[in-house]
Amino acid sequence: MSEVKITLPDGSSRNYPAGVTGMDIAKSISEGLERVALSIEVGGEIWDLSRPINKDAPIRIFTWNDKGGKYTFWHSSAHVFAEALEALYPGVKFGIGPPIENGFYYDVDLGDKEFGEDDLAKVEAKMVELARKNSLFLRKDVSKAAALDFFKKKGDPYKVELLQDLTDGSITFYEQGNFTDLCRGPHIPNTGFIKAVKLLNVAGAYWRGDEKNKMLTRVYGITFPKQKELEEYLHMLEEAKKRDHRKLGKELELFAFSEKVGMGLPLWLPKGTVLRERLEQFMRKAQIKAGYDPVVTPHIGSKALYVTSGHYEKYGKDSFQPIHTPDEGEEFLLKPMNCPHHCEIYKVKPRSYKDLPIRLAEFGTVYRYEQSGELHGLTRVRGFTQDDAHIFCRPDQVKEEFVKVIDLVLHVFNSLGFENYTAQVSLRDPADKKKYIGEDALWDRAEREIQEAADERHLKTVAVKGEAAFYGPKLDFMVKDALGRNWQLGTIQVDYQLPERFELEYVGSDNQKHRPVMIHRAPFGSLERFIAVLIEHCAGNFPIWLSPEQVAVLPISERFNQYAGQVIQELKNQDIRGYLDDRDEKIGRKIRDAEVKKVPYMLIVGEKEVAENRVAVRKHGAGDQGSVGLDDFVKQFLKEFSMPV
RNA sequence: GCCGUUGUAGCUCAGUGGUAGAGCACUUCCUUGGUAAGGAAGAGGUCGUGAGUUCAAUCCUCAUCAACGGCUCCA
Repeated sequence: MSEVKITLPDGSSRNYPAGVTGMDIAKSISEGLERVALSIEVGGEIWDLSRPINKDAPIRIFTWNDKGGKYTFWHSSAHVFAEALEALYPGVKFGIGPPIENGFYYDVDLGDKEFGEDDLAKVEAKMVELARKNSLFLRKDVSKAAALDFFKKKGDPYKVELLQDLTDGSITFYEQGNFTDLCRGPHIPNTGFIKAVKLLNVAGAYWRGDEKNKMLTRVYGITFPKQKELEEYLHMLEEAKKRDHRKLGKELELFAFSEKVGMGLPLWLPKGTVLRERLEQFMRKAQIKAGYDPVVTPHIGSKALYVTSGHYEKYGKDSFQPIHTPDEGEEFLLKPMNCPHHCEIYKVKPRSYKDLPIRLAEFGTVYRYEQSGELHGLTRVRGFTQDDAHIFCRPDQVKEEFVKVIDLVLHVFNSLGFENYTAQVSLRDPADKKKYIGEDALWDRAEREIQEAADERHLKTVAVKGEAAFYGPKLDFMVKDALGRNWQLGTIQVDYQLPERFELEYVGSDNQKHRPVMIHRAPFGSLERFIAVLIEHCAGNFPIWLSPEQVAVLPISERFNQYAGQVIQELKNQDIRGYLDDRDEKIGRKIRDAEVKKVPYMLIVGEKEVAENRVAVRKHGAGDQGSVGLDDFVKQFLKEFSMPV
């Protein structure tokens, strides 16, 4: 009998009889592993533990502690969900049901049946009941004809459609209990592993992600091998909600929305404005240092400007509609981006190759008519301010300039403690080129330059097709919010198209006219979105140089209000932001209120402090720090908490 | 824009087919208190908006607006 050589993750290898299964291997390693094994990675593919292995391969056994194990677990859970749903609502049609980062979903067509939150509990109960049966997941190879026949008979048009695209010979079914699904696998050994089930919510989702298709019902759920883990997960979700920037924005009085002003149009309250202006100052300084020239351009521009840029053709009908004037036929658009304005600044005079690069920076407020359902707190709004800049440079300067921008973005992220970002290279969708303008050769060049620049700074990048802007590829810096949703913050884009459309030129050393290249870039992305993600990251406990209120001065009683007034005045003289709480309340109360407002420092003043010109320092979340002279406090504070450079 | 859920005081939320309630916040008074809520009184709501059913609607029906969870989109 032949043998196969199995290499374990630690590099050691063992021989097993051909046809050995993952379960056999797990058992041979330890009984404990056999009990918790969920799936096995064989030569880079994830398999069922029951599938025979017939050739030499490196393997890795997945348990609940591995991402791969969780995916298998949740994939199988999606099947149990489908089984439960079919048991309760016969005739339901199924779309797809994949595992996701946290749990799984299944797209289903329930016909005319309305499926709401009430139904979730019923299905959950049924899932638990079915899981307890310990049904095995059975893999079956089927011919395409047989598979089509099965789903046609069952009346499941979505599966039939999916099957059309599959090649005969590669099709497998999985069966557990009374449910059979078209599925590539893999699955956990049996349903018994699933002990805790929570169906989280119901949503609509277009079949195959296409707006023109029918909308199916998508049910999101998550399962665990232990009830306790489910409880911990739900608790974690609750905690994450406490950091939601919309909740904290209201509680800390940073920003607000008004139905009367209009949806997606944030109102910045005094405290939020301090935060925002601090960030602006920080960026202005960094940009001056990096050789940018600040400019200011108007909030509207004539329609012709956007016709030239190509934005009108692409977004015109889906935008805020043109502003008309008393003059017949005169139309202006609310500025949806700053680039065309900056192009016109470039054009105010002839440019020499010696002038380049020219870096024009503007905190430009723009307005975009986002679809109503897409608005989301401060992360997706209809009026927002970009920390925008456009670099006009020679083709030979593109990479160097791009790398400098990467450095600026990383400086910003480091200064604000964003460590977990993803650098995403956003490319064209090669299958849908009509969505983009410009020649292939220029696109290829731009895409190559971006990748090279990212490599030069050793960024770990993820390339995603179809995410490019319509005029060029991008390097996007993605950061997650409290609930794990990804948002694009910083973005850098190489653009050969707009210089073409605006006929931008410079005179080269050869005395000939040449076309510059444009780099669009915004390290924050937008102040609104950046602040939203910042709030969620620090849970409202901002870096002190950003805090709207850095210090609260709290007199023990009214008798010390005068001294407290002197203290707050001295702080203000030194550009330290703070407030005096001279309410007729006990000190415990004033402290509690300052703690709830997340004020980083509290200075408590009473009899002892007045006598010696001192302050009793209390730190947010850390309690009493003892007393120091006011001057020393100020000196130390300024030293420690000034704006990073 | 699409699917689902929600909308009651400044905030968090109860509640009922017979024109509304709590806690916190707010105002006034008492209290002058040393490191996370002192006490009392008071004021505050067209029950998102519009229509319909009803003797009567905050509650039932429909429409509409907004928010929330997704889908699609994101210059």
